[in-house]
Amino acid sequence: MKMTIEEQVALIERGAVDVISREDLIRKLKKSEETGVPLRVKAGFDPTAPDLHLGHTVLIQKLKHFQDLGHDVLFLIGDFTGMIGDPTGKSETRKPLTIEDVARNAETYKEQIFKILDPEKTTIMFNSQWLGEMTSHEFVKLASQLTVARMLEREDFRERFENHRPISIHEFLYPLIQGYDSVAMKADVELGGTDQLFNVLMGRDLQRTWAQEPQVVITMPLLEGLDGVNKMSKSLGNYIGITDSPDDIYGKVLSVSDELMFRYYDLLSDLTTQEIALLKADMENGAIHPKEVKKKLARELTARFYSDELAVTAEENFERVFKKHDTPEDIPVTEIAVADDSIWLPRLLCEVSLVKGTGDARRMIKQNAVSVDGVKITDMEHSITASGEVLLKVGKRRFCRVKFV
RNA sequence: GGAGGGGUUCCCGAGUGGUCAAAGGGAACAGACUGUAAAUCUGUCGGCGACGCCUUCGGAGGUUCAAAUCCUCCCCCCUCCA
Repeated sequence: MKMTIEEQVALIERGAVDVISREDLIRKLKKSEETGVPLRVKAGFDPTAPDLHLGHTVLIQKLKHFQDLGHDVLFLIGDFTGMIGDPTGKSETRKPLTIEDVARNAETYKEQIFKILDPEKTTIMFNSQWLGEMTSHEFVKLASQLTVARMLEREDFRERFENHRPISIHEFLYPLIQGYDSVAMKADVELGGTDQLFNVLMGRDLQRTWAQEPQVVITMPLLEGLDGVNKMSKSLGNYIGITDSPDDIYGKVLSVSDELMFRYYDLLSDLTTQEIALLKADMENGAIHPKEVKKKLARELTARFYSDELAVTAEENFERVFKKHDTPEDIPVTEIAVADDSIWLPRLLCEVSLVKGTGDARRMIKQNAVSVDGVKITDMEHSITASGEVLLKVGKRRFCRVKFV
């Protein structure tokens, strides 16, 4: 199935916020088609966060589109910057990563991205390869390419500067380094989140300086996290990890707000924009219940990282637990040895990590959130006879089956 | 190098000698209501077998019966001047 250039551009532009510039993109696509040389499509990732979540997949799906069109993906792991230590804001200085850390994280990346990307058309690169060999002279030359005023055009720098918040010098170096990566990699296209616009544009400037044809820049929207407000991030804990269990992916998708659901449809679903618009219309005129629309999305996303079968199982589990207030199919069994023949309930909850501490446990009991074998416990002094098995439940979705040994 | 402002609990932010485990807001968690949605209401929100005890207000000392609050030194951030 051969796509016309127009069709290719349409696929690439789907969901993208900026494409700079379209003309460059068309020219590069044509040239690639004529010469048979695939485009080099770059995307950079932080070596410190190997747990990918749906937010990352917005970008990775776009990389996949390029692969589907026959191009090569250059998956850049920013180990050089990672080894210096991330400067971002006031989050206390991260400890620099060791070479071993980076190597391990890279492996984890591979396992995850190849759930989506084609390994045959993907090259993993590390920027320490070229940055580590740079001389001070070359580095100063690089730094001379940009003025402070220009740097302060960047939103977050300006914002911090105006609000008298600290900016370290080396933070200024980051856009330069990222831009230089494009030079070293001879990138034809670079993808990034909208927050990366300044940095990826830097690549175009620097490539011109190094007499290369500037890369096409494509930015993708940042996916909001489960709270619907902040961007999805691991540190905020509002994410759906692509290595989360099928039950978790399914359940988390179903917990997002209706409004956010369509955001997820737009950015994550493989449905066409028309199909999505139709779903939305049907929901608004009452032809279909919002929950059904959400279930459809949950199934699609669960299946993407696992399989159709596991998505169905996840749905069944979900219905069982939350609709019929039953317990899930496979609750982890924790074996525990107790010295006496009974154990104080808060202590037990603590032992199996259902709560943070006995204080937390007391709180949960007081708030009517704890049940043992399906019976609500309200007595803080309650003890459990230490024999056989008991089913503990805290809150709506924390379960544990305890076996006394 | 000089002058001034600031560092409080997960985050923002009050608090300037005892009534401070520290107002208020946000986040989070639990309960009610639901579609485990949103919104709303209620409660919890440093640790502890717990009407008491222990550890917190950048760090280290000191004054005091008593310190987040006062003093000394140090670290860090910001502003203006050079």
